[in-house]
Amino acid sequence: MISENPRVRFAPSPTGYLHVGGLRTALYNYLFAKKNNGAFILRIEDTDRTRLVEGAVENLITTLKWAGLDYDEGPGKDGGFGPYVQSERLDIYKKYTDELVRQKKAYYCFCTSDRLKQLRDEQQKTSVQSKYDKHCLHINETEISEKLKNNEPYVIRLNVQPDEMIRIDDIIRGEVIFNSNVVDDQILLKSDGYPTYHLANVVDDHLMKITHVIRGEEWLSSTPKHILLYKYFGWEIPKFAHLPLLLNPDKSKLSKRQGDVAVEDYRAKGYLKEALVNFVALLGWSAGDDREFYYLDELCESFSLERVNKAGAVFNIEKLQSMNFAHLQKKSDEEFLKLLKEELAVSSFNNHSLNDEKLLLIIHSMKERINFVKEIILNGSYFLTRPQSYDLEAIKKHWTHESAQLLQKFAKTIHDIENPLKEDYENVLHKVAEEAGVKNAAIIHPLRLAVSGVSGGPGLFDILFILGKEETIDRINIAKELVKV
RNA sequence: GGCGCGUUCGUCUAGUGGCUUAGGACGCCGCCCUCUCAAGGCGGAGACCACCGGUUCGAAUCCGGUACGCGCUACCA
Repeated sequence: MISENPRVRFAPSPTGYLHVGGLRTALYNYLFAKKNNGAFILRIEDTDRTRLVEGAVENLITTLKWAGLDYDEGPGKDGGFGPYVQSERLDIYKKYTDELVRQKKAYYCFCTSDRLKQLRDEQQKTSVQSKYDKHCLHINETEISEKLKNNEPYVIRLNVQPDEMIRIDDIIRGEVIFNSNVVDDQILLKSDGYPTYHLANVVDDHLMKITHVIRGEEWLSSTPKHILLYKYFGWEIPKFAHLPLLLNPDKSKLSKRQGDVAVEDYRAKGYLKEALVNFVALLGWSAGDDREFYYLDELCESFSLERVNKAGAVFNIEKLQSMNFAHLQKKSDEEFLKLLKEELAVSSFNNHSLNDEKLLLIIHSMKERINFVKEIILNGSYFLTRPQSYDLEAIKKHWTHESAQLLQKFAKTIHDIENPLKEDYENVLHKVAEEAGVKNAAIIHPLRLAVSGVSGGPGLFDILFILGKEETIDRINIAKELVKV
């Protein structure tokens, strides 16, 4: 248990959509906050103006909200540490870089990108660590003022002191040590006046009183820069926890090229938020037992950073799918009905006339045969409309020269029963079979084909009852004409 | 190339020196159930714990090295 109330943040950059890796990072931050009575903060890191995507922030927020990860502080929800959007904090970054420059911990750099590129190329050739050569560190004050007066573009760089051991005490990885000689004089303030991630994240984390920085492993290598910044500013260093990466099947960092990475893609495909959250929580974390089924509030209870794995985890869709199935089966009738209605509304059956009672019967019959709610509509379209075609394989397998006659007989018998129940269909079928001297299956299979057009699905008598007597008879009559051996 | 991180069934993982002939889940295979498809039940295949060496009476577990993988190495985050 963390004694003080921790403050953590999820700090995405609004470049389009919420990445599933981002969802996992957000989730772990959220879980850690909830578990330890802390605050979960959303901060928008929009300091790269070239990668800005319109509407991305709104999208990020709605997606986070959809997943159930409500933030305690962030855009539109001030907790006294705002603004929570970095582009609205430019004066703050300027103020702190100025201070660093005054203390000689940072310096003006007027190098052109051409020179920088040349430098890098040369270093690459001599297979030496590529680093800025502090060329501008020694420009004197008057020269700087003059260049500034002439509006020469400049950046501010971190003045890294050599031969220093920088120690990171990572909650997940333990102690990680870097030599400051391998740390580049990182650009802190870009020539457009915007800060780089490295400066902005340190300044904001400090100002927003962030106690634990929980982020992806890709940041581990640049953490020494951040530690140096904290030291140069004289600030307290937060605790770090670098999460293992989410991987493609080929073990590279999860990317768009090898499948869907946007949370909204999975949402659109019909994955339940409960399933996605549960699945993603288990990619890199386990409570130490065999339990795998969790709801968000249960994750909040069990989560701890200490039990997060070190190695990356492949994003395995098959497991996600089974997770979706598991969560789907746990849904109550009301929830399921709501989900089905939403799917119907956006389907071609949006003008259906089925009442809740009927829909619930369909749900009960289809539930355990689907991984997604929309599959009720896809695989059970015969509940909503007459078969548009009859499966050829099924005809070959189940339709004989006497099928039409048997179905005819079934139709006639059921016709005389008023409001038949499921049992009535069953009894009638047994009776007809017995009288004709055939097995039940000799009627069941062709009948299924006649009313549904396919050979698989819920129990036949469930289907018939849901369809109702008139519709059943009509479909038999149609099939009799259309289906030929 | 440099620096850093990682390495248990195909995949996600349990395992923190003896309880382990390495446990669970997904996927795969088989059987049962059965009007079909599922679901469910039962069972099976699947990991020389990356490799080599050391510490120890004893190592997947501790230490060292090697290999491989990944990440970072931008006026991107």
